[in-house]
Amino acid sequence: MVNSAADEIRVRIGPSPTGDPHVGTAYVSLFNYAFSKQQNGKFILRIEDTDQKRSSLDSERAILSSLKWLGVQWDEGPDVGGPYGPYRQSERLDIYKKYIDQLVESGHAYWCTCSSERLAEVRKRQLALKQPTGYDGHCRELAQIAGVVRLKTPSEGKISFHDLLRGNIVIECSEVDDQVLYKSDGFPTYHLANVVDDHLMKITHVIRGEEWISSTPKHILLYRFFGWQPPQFAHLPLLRNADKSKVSKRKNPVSLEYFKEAGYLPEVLLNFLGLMAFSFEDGREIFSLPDFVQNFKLERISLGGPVFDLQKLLWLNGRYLRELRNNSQFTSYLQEQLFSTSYLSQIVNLVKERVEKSEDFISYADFFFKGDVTISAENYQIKGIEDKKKLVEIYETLVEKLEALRPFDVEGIDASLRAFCQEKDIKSRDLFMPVRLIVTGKKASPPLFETMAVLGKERCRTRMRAALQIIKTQLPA
RNA sequence: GGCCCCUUCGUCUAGAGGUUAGGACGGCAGCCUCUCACGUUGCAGACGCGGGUUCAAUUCCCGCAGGGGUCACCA
Repeated sequence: MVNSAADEIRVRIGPSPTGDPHVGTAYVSLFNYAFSKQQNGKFILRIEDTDQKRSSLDSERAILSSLKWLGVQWDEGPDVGGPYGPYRQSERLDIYKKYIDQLVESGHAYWCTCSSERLAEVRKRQLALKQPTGYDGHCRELAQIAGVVRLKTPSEGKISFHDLLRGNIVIECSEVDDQVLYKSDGFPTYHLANVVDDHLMKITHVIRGEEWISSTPKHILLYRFFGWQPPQFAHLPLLRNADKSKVSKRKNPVSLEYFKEAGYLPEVLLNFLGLMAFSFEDGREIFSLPDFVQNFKLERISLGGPVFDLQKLLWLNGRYLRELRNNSQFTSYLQEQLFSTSYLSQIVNLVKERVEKSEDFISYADFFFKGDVTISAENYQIKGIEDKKKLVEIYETLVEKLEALRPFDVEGIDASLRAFCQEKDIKSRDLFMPVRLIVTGKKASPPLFETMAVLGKERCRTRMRAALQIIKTQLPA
């Protein structure tokens, strides 16, 4: 079987480097990877950093490194290059500009100078009148070159596209907003960049999350206006929390770094993700990545949104550890996972002065190695905060603040925690002790910031979430 | 709320007109065992509702209900 270049399968994953590497990215990557590799196609990684404010190189590095850890290797990407680069959208600005100009010239898009205040007002009015919200077309016929560029959606007709998993999907043009394609900072929005890049990079199949279904008509319109052949679409069901909502970090661990830190094997996570929305014909539930690639079939994807159930993941990890690792492999696994020289030396640095004989190390440093360090809820009280709801809210805000911290280092934690005290009008010593108790389970520990930095973001956040759970269940309202 | 997507045990799923509706996680119980865990055996547990189509619907069609997504100068 020889594929000519023309019908080579090409798929892509387009993570946005705006935070921690997400388990959803891994899930979609896995399916894209399997689909392409099975057909000797190419799997492309494209960094979608068109949100200047939120994107960071740090986040990009973390995402690449997590995906590498998982082993879904891409053929083209910002780090490995390829024939259709650059693979970072922020480096393709001149390309998008060219196409935007073309769209404006052909009358399929227009410049819009409406202020955000006016937009908010229009929206408010529409809401009040129970009308569908969307841009009101104020600048549609104006000849100007300033502000943003919007898509000129036809006022009548239907747009339809075929989804490989769901069949035909039809949407009225009147339901499609005059979406912004080009922002006033000179960056494209997702919609424009994704269509232009998919075309230029010769993407044949767009396999992405279900959340994109409702914006696909805009993309179809763009393909039409450019005169391009759209790729095939397949929208995967979204991973869910236990309550069926879209998986989110407030209700679930979602960072790939968490799974790595917590001691899940990459092949287990991949195996588990492969169980989400997919099943082998022979019912097999334990399989390697090559197995998955070989047996993958779009038609076997089930469409109900799968709940990302940690219990089963845990069981699977146990099986791999028990069955697929002999004693010496297990030993070296522990050595690198838990007792690496670098981790150990950071801890030694913090506890050495307290130790009088070697075994003291264990009692001073146990919490660096443990999973759960929760203690009773009173320990998490903050002086002056009597109200339980208030307490919960404070910790929730704090976790979110720490989650956003990247890099998670001593300076950052220090600044972040102190700023937080200011904001919330809490004395630093009144906050630091309960936080210490949350992350270490002990009153006595090495200096808090250093300890947190060594523990790492994922352990800290997990422990804070666990503490929150304890507060919610144990403390009287 | 408008639009769109979805709907089999608590969870992940098999099933593609006729099955005692199967498996896995979790739960419960037995066995194994110095304990726990592992392992093993067994038990409980599902086709959302209402109409059609059909000799026959979990399976096909239509409604309803429920869940989800989306309505940004975020992706």
